[in-house]
Amino acid sequence: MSEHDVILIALRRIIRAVDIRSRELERETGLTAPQLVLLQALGREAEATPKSLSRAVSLSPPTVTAILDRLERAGLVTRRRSPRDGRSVIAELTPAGREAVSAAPELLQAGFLRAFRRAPEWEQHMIIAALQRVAEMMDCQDVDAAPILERSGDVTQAAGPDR
Amino acid sequence: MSEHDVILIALRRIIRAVDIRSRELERETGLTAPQLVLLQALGREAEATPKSLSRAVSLSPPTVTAILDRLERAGLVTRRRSPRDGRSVIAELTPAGREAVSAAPELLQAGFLRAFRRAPEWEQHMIIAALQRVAEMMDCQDVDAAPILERSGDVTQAAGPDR
DNA sequence: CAAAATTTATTCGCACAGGAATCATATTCA
DNA sequence: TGAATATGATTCCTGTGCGAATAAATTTTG
Repeated sequence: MSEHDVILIALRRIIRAVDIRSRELERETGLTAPQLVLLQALGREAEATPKSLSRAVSLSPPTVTAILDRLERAGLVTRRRSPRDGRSVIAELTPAGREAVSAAPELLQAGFLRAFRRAPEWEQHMIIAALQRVAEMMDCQDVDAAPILERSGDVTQAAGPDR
Repeated sequence: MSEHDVILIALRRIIRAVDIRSRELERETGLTAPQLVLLQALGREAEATPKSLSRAVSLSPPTVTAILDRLERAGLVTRRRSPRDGRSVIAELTPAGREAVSAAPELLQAGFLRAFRRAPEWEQHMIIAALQRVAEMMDCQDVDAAPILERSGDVTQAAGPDR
């Protein structure tokens, strides 16, 4: 079995685990992982538009629209047209949405977090560096797909200049 | 931003990149990554049933059924009832299916492979080790969710005894 | 042997996820 | 100014993914 197969299998396991955790979250809180991620992004960003959210959470605009639909239906988010630019839509948390954000549990599965915290520090750093490196290697080709969650201070020193 | 956020963001980028590569494959070959993975599993296993395939590729039975539907519609796979056990279904590659398997391109994106091969050997090892470690940490908790792609020899020695 | 429990595959409902197409609004430039 | 272009959001379509419910067959058990 080649290295590529090993990588592929590990990736499939990881993707599946993340998906399973998402369903677990849905049972616990009524919200899936993508919904919680978007909600958190909305909490950080004032005047968030589908476009900016799309960049912030690395999802396509149609996907963001679909998730916002559900969040709006659940009463956690409101949408209104921007007064400055009639094309844009501004999404905001409702009080219930803010409540949901602060009550949100960890998105990563408890088992992973436990194991991660138990690991020696060098291994934690190795894992983070490797994941960032893989992400970088994978979307280096579509140059415009790299934006990601820019916040005030760039805490992710190792990542280097995206975009 | 916490380490957890960094991990989560890297994972989302990776998941997105894998998904995008799957659509690229669809454009190139008419088959998505999960379809190709299933096709390859069918090539390895004689008398494959949805159940056995489900274990082999780490997908749920309903998902396998859905993918088999499309592969059958495309004329790459045939299904027939098992004569020994009327509950089971046996899926087999057609000649066209065998052809598709042997013509299948790399499932990982070219950009990633290029970057990976260019990386120094220590980094390649680090990446593989980290991905396997993360996969392991993530599905260690649901013990029964670990099956994974067992092939002749178990090359993923670190994973420990599944079920 | 017949009823109950189990196993296997499938259907159904839901939530992503993205590309293509569409519609409305802004911007550019001839 | 007015037409061409660009941008932003959404809709439509297809394809995963899974859990729950269902159907069909087999095995177990009373």
